[in-house]
Amino acid sequence: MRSRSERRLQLIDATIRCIAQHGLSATTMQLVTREAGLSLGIANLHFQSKENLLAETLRHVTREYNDGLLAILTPESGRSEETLASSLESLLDFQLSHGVTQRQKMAVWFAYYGEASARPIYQKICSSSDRLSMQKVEELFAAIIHEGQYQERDPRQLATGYLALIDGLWLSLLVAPRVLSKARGKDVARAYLQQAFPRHLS
Amino acid sequence: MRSRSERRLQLIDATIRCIAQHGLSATTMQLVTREAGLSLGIANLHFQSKENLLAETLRHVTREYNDGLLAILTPESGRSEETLASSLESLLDFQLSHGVTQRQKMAVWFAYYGEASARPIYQKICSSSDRLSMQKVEELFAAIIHEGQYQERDPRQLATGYLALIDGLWLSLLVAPRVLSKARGKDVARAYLQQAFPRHLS
DNA sequence: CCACTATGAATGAACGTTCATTTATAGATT
DNA sequence: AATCTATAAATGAACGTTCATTCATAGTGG
Repeated sequence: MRSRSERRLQLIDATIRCIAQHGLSATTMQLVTREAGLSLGIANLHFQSKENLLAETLRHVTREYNDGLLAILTPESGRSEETLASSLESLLDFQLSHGVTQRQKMAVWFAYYGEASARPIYQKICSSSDRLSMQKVEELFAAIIHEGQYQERDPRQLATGYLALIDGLWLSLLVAPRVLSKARGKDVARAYLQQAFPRHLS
Repeated sequence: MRSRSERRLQLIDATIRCIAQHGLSATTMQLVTREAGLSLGIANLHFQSKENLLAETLRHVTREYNDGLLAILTPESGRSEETLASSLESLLDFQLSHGVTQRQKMAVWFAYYGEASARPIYQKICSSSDRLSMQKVEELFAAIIHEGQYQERDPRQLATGYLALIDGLWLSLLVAPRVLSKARGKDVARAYLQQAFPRHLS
């Protein structure tokens, strides 16, 4: 017998694997609980309903990503050697890192996006995550524009474009990984940032 | 009584509206046939199975988009006043036009993308559509690079970035239309193209 | 009169959820 | 230490519902 939080994580992990392998619409309670190596009733015990399990799974994936982003984009007093240029590089590395761009995670992400327009709860979770990314990236870009004395650049517009570009690259990596490799995806994103901030990216 | 092709289109249109309103996973045969104002059994008569109806719906949306794209990006001998710059402008106009960016169409598009990683038939349709866009846009960019004597620009990389940017903007327009308006989305895409081909876009 | 189109009640499979029952754990009592 | 008790975790058969599909029947046009 395991604790509540352990079982919850175990079930969420199983849900992620099921969605990645079978899709959101073919993910059943049977499939999830079997994948977790547990009995059928256990998911309802810990999550009350399937709907809640799916929402919590989305929250989990979203939180994981946001935590990684915040670790990079939240200035800390302790890290003295940190520069804006290195933050930009870290952002790029993170968003196209192995952890973020593994098929499982991206498949889950877009499965929920696909249903978001019809399900308010998904829409809310997705859009509030997007808002956070937007805010943090815009702050970074604004600081870089100020430091680099870049003229006629709108941090919001650049951040909107950059984040849309990243989303689009993820989609390409998911649907046609043979056409676009991770390395080439990263080159494309890097090129965008170099055009925007040439003196902050080698 | 109507002809086969009329009924098929009627059912596909109803399917699009259902997916946009209820999501792919909540789209049932009852819902679709009722939306079309027809009886329950009619969809199986014309499409054999639900799976087939959904695949045909995706093909329909995809074909519609591709036809619009090809109309712009296929050079025709008759249109003498056509320039590369005007093609670029037309492309931008088209991809962020009302017809393409209406919620219904985008919702359908991303609903299928979300399930594509688990369903080979969706993946095939989506990726072959993507391949066509890629090829045509890359051709246009290559011609523009040649005409404008732009140095050190890779048409494939620029096309990859541009199409990813468009996808990402569509996703933003769908999930958070209040954060990003269509007009601002267009500005962002235009800025990307201006950076790439400054002498071809005012 | 025949072939095609259309209907919607009927069917059976699959689904989420429930709950009586069993199993495991920790603290209290002897 | 051993036993008992209380609480929570876990199970999976059973239930009611919903779904895609079928098909007997009816309608329609040539």
